[in-house]
Amino acid sequence: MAEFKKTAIPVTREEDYPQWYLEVIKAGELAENSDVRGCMVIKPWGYTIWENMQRELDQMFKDTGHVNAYFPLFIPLEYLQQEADHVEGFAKECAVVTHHRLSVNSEGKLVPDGKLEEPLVVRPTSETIIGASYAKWVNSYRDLPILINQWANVVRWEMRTRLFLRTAEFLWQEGHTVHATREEAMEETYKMLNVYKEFAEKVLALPVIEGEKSESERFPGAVSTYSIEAMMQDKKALQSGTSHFLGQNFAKASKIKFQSKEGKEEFAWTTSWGVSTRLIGALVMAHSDDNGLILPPRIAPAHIVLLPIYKDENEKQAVTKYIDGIKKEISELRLFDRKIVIHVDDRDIRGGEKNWYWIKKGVPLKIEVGPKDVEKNSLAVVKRNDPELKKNFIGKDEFIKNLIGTLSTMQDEIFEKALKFRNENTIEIDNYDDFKKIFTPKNEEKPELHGCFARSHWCGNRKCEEAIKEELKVTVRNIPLAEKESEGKCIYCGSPSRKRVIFAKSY
RNA sequence: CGGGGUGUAGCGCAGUCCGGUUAGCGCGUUACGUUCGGGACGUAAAAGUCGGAAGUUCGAAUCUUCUCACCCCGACCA
Repeated sequence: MAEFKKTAIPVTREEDYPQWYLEVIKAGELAENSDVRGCMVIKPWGYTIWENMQRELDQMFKDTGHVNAYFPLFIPLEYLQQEADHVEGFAKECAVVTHHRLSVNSEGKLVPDGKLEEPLVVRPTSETIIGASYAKWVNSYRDLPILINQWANVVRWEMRTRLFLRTAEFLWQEGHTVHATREEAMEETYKMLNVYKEFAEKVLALPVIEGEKSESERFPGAVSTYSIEAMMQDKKALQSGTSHFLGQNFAKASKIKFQSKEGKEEFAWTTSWGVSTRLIGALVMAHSDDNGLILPPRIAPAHIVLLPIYKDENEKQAVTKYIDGIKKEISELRLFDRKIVIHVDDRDIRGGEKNWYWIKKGVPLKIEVGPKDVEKNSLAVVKRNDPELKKNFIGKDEFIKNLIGTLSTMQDEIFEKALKFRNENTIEIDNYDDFKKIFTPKNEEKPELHGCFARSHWCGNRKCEEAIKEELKVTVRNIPLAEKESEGKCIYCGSPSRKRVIFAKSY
């Protein structure tokens, strides 16, 4: 039996990481570019991953007392105007609707017609439009808190786009809450950051670092921004979720006021928090290998793919009957409250091709079922996260008995592997020369995979951060909440510092 | 918005510098046959306004001018 020499993905991570990322998405049929600049088509396999994320997160939101609602796609220009920093942060990258009709000109071409009195902005985020509603809904302290989430699409007219990581239109959820006190809003901000951490680590098998963003990376208009940061296999950081404490900034802008118990009129305290389809990009870059996607069982569109093998009608009948039995037995099983999803690939294409198709799609368990298996009451099982992709012949009953355990173990293995990678590439650095060295590729022309998460001291001065960014394209990813205070000197200027932060290159 | 590049079949490309029969190649697609427990092979077939417009010419994918779109590198970013 010939060993496979080449990888399923035409480019390896070592050779060209960005290209590898695109090829994995293509091979896994997650998404593709559309004819609309910067906008992607999310294909069924990718969208099912998103649906699975939605289902898990939605439950977590509801378990923490939130409800869903929906607000308009269009925002009146004046709303966006209300918060100065917010304007500054978003004004440059918005799609604007200026007309409300199309007419046919003398050359037979469609042209915009019917100019709007006031242009409408396609939401880049919904603080302002939701704030307008909240202002009406909140009158008394008895109306608080408001804990609402919306699942929506937003548009940010980005200059450079990449599938899932940065697209002009993307899908996300945005939570917007209103509270009577600073403390309560702060608590909400941390609570949701934690929800994201738990979701990322338990469901996506993606280890993340919770922390506060530096001033320069803060959400426009927020008092403080917190993020979860994950390490990709090129050792770059990907901001995977954010939770913002907005103080009273947006409440003042939108006039969200209430009468307190004491009868005083006060501005409310608000938060917002979101994760997007970017998480799919995180999933791809954190776990996949040179043979394509590797999906953690809890998020995979299917847990198992069954490949029937037969040569003639007799064998087909026997194999089909055997498979139907397996499906029936497994239909009772649940992995974290989710039914086990089995896909039977009965397409009339070559076996080898079919094998690789599902490897590239990242299905956790691939099972070949042929006449020999029917005879022996066995199965040929391949675990996707096994680097060797070794075929194991297992008794059918034993397989089914252990199935939930097997999938849970795979989920843990995928997390542990990512965690190990991150730990190995997280380095305490106290010397700027070392810092510079690790973030500088040996080959400038075609940079090899380099860098790390550098745990270094930072004085908190924006100027040091900017200088480092300028020189090395490295930024403060966040200031970890778990990081204990320690005496040290700023990696750049040498001023006293009380805390280590995470420096890294990022997406 | 500054610098560079590319538009030829569904996808990836050759041909363009130096104009010349019916515009090719690989992959994919379709049909048939042989194969089939690790990415098969053979035969045949379908598929192209050469990004668009104007011009030069007996003749333009090829030369000229204009134009559109996209990609890469910067600045900006979930």
